[in-house]
Parts: sequence; C-alpha cells; structure tokens
Amino acid sequence: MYIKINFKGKIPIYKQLRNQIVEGIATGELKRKEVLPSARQMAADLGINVHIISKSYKMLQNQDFVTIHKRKGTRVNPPFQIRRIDFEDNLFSELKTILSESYCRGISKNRVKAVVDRIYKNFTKE
Amino acid sequence: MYIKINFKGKIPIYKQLRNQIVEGIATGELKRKEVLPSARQMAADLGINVHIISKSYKMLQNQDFVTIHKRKGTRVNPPFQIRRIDFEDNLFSELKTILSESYCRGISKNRVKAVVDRIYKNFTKE
Amino acid sequence: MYIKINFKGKIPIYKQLRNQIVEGIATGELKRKEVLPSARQMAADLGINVHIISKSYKMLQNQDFVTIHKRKGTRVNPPFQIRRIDFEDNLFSELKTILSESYCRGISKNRVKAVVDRIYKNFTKE
Amino acid sequence: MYIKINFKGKIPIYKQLRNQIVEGIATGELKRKEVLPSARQMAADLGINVHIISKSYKMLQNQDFVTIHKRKGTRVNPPFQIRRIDFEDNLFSELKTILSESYCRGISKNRVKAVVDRIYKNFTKE
DNA sequence: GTGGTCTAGACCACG
DNA sequence: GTGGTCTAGACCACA
Repeated sequence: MYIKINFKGKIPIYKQLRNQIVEGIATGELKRKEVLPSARQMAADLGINVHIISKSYKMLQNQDFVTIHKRKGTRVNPPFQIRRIDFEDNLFSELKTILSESYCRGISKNRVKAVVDRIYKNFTKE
Repeated sequence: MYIKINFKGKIPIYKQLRNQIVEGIATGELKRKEVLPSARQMAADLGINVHIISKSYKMLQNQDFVTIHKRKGTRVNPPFQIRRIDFEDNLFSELKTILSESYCRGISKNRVKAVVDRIYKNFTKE
Repeated sequence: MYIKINFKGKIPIYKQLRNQIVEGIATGELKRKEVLPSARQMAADLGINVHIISKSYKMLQNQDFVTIHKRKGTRVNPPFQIRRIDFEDNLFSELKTILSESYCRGISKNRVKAVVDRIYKNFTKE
Repeated sequence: MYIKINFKGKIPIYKQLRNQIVEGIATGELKRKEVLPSARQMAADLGINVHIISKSYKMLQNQDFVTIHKRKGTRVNPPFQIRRIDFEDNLFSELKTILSESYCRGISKNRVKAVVDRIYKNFTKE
C-alpha cells in the first residue's frame, strides 16, 4: 500500500499514518487479516523514526483496527471486531462541525451527499 | 448563545470555541451582523483566559466568519463574505478520513446520509 | 474635497483622515492656504466624533502641514514650511520595508518605478 | 542576522521583527531554506518574550514568507511560494501615502527613484 | 469599554 | 529541543 506523508502540514505524522491505514482498510487496499509491514520496515520506507510507526500501530490497536502480535506482526482485524459503541456520537459531532462550515460557505446538502457518495464508492463491498 | 467547553479533552479550547461559534452561525443561533460578547465578557463567562478567546476570534476572522472591530467588538459576517475557494478540497479529505472509520465500524452510507440530513435540518434556511 | 473613511480596516480613523488630507495637499485638491472645514463640520459630514477630527488636525499641525488658528480655522501651510529635516531617513526606512516585500513577491524595480511615476503624475506642479 | 529592536517607538515589536526578517530575505542575509533561530533563542537574544517572537513568525507564515515546523523550526520559503495576488494594490496605496508626504516636503520624483535604486541595489540577484 | 501589545511564568505534544 | 496551548497579570491606543 502506498503511504504519503506530508512533513510540512499541521497533522502529526503518526496521525497521518494512522488515517491512511484506516483509509486503506476501508478501500480494501489493505485486505482484512493482512499483515502490515513491520514497524522497522515501514520506518525505513518512509524515512521516519521507528517509534512513530509504533505509536501509529498502537493507536490503531487501541481503536480495534489491528492486533499486534509480537511474533506474527501487526494484522488487520476482521470487520466485526472493529465496531465501537460510542463512535456514532463522535461521528455526529465531527460531522456537525465540518458541515456547519460547509453550510456557511454555501455548500448545499446535496453537494455534501455527492461527496459522501464519491467516497463510499471507493470502499470495498465484501 | 450557549457555549460548552470540555477542559479535559484533546481539542484545544480556542478551537472548541471556534467550532461552536461556526455551528451557532450555521444554525442561526448567532444572527448575521450580531456582535459577539467581548473577549473579556466571554472569558469571564467561561472561566477562560482572555487571550484564548481572542485567539478564537482572530481565527474566525482569518476564516472570514467574523470581523473584529477595535471599538465596536466582533461581529458575525453576512453570508456572502464567508465563501472560500479551496474549502471543498478540505471538506473532501476530512470526510474521507472520518468516513473511512465509519465504514470500518459498519456504518452504512445511508446511515451517514441520515446524519447529514439531521444536521442540515437544523441549519437556517435563509 | 472627498474623504472616504473605512471603518472596518486596521488603520485608525484619525490616521486615515490625516493621510487623505496629506494626499489632498499633494494632488492639489486642497490648495495651499485653503481653509479646511471646521472640525465640527467635518465631523458631521463623516459621522465621526469631533475629537477624532481635532486629533487629525493637531497631528497635521505637529507635522507642519497646517496651521490651526482659533478664529480663522485650520489652514494649509505653504510648501516651504512643510519641510522637515529627518524625513528623508524616515522615507528610506519605510520604503525599505515595503520594497523588500515587493521584491520578495517578485515585483521588479521598474514596476515599482512605474507606480512611483503614476503617483507623482497626479501631484500638482506649482 | 543582526536584528535591532526599538523598544520606545510606536511600531510594535513583533512587526519590527517581521519587517527586518522580510528585509533580510530580500537582501539575501537570510538565505532561502535557512532555518531561523528558535523562538526561545531569538527571545533570549533580543530580551523579548517568546510569545512576541512566535507572533512574528506566525505572521510571516501567514504571509507565505516562512514555514513553521513543529519539530524542525521555522524555515524561509523558496521565492516562488511567496507571491501574493492582491499585493500590488497594497503597494500602490502605501506608496501613495508616503509619497504624498514626500512631495509635500519637497522631495522630487527623481530623488525618490534614486532611493528606490539604492534599496534595490542591496537585494539579491538570483 | 473595546481589542492590541507585552511580560513571565507553566505544561504538553511531537519526534 | 521545538512550537503550541494556557494562565494571570499589566499598560496602551482608539473612539
């Protein structure tokens, strides 16, 4: 999977990596049960300190996206394990913030929905 | 307008305030041309340092939501001034991140759209 | 003479007024020895407090542009009285700042000179 | 690079610093891609509070002169990034004000142009 | 009475 | 070791 880190931006590196892996899982670029590259490998590929990669992987584990095995490496979880109860509240409040700005800037509801469609179209139907 | 700050969370206070003001503008709780409470007043109300309030207000000004006037205070801009060109790119990438997680957690496209509907329903129709 | 005040901008009102009067003197819109409108009159025309107009007039007097007579009103000084010794240093440092930015933004020396020409063309040759 | 702050003058410190850095970029004293001293370092050197330095740096970032990097510090941008569209209008109105005063004080157009030449001569030819 | 500037301290996130 | 956030105080310019 192709990872692109923006070193200049405001988003911390470990979070960029986390986000892109989540996106990779959603789009199917990272298949379920696939093993992620070792932290050391990933660090070498991206030119980043190993600790940062580990931080991302741990974050992903805490959020139920992956499971870290000391021997077997880091593996993507099957979907049903990824569910989390309070996530929908979080989704609502995050959307509320970004959509408020969208609305203020004159973006219509239908336009937002079109963007949602465009994004979901890239996700794997399993 | 009612403001609720979470002092424990990870989102910085000045950003929480900024977000809630933007949401207030979108829902119509804050009318266009309305004057926001003075930085000092708001600081006293929320039990927050004045500088933080100023920071929020300046951020809102930089993003064209309000105009800060030395003598008259901070005023919400009329809608046509709020447009920003590169915002839709930003919207896309932010949605892509949050919706990837939604998808992984089993939230369907229609459910997301229902949330979008629910949020937009609270916005003012002008 | 036509005065235009921008109430939203960062430049304080008294300074905007001062600048426009200096520009009026330079372009000849305000003839030498002409009497400026009384502070009260100007205040009424612009919808501004009298004290602010007075502040501008006093500033102009301190900088040798006008002379305030209690009875006769505020009169534009003849040119030779306006000279000030340390002004050229001031001109240099102000130009240095603004031209540094011009240069950084890719504006050539000739373009700057063209702007200088355009501005000077509007000044009165007496 | 040598910085000189006037603590008594009317120009705020953060703006003086900003101006001198822009001038340093124009003259080439500050090379493109050079890292500025850390805010703390600069603050210690000048005997100024850290926040003021940060304010200058942020202002320079907003104006596209530098990029602030949390870990690597603040770096001067390469020239092509510094362009800004509406700058020439700003240049015109600023020059109009200062040149009106120059004209009133008897400084000829050629003299102004000589000053422009003198300033531009110190800028780096790339 | 408003926002702007400045100081002098603290703790935290990032890497 | 960097910048970011936050606090609690002060004085000033503008109108």
